[in-house]
Amino acid sequence: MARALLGAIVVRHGPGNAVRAGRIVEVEAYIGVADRACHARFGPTARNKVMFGPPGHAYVYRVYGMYDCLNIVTEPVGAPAAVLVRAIEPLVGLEAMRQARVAVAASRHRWPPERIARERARIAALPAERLANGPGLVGAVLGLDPSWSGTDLCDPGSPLQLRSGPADAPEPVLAVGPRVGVDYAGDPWRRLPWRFAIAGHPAVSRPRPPTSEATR
DNA sequence: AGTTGGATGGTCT
DNA sequence: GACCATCCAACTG
Repeated sequence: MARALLGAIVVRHGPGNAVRAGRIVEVEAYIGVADRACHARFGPTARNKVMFGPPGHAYVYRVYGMYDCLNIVTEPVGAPAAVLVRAIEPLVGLEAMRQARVAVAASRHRWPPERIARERARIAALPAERLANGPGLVGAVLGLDPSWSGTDLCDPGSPLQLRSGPADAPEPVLAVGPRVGVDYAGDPWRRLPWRFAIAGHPAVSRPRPPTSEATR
């Protein structure tokens, strides 16, 4: 499922008539209570319960007290698994995305007005491929927080939707590597090559995973 | 190019 | 009370 989700489109409707959309270019797979890197390893809790629910829903959690990360639940009820969206290529609503980045920075830090102004200028100068090239940044540009957990991504009326990419899109060459930031999980979990990206895409986060010859 | 430390608070033991 | 699916600035060389 992680491989299949590369190239899919995330669409955010609102607030108001605003629309933001991006193409998924990097993901990681987390599956089951046995996966020592997966939040489901504790069994169902208040935070992770939607992972145990039906597929096609969002699981959004906050890390380090600051960043909200978007996951897509992928397995049937009772089988906890999700794909972390690590990076998107912004396609629509870039100005709203920049604004959302500033709003997140201003709300998470205790910063004076001049520091916020400096951050606004820094974000305004970023190229599009640097707006959401990391999991915390994906949540920021889409204006998500943990209250979005449980959102049905397949409901056409939902403010957050997942859509197929263009049917005629070429099969991408993949870059594959171990998941980021899960050394605590121990072997073999921290080594498993469950991070997938579109090879060479400028919006892929650092460190860049090694390119694999295989396609999907 | 690569490394280090600070920000910041929910979550789980 | 320790840990954490992160990000960035500031440093080293």
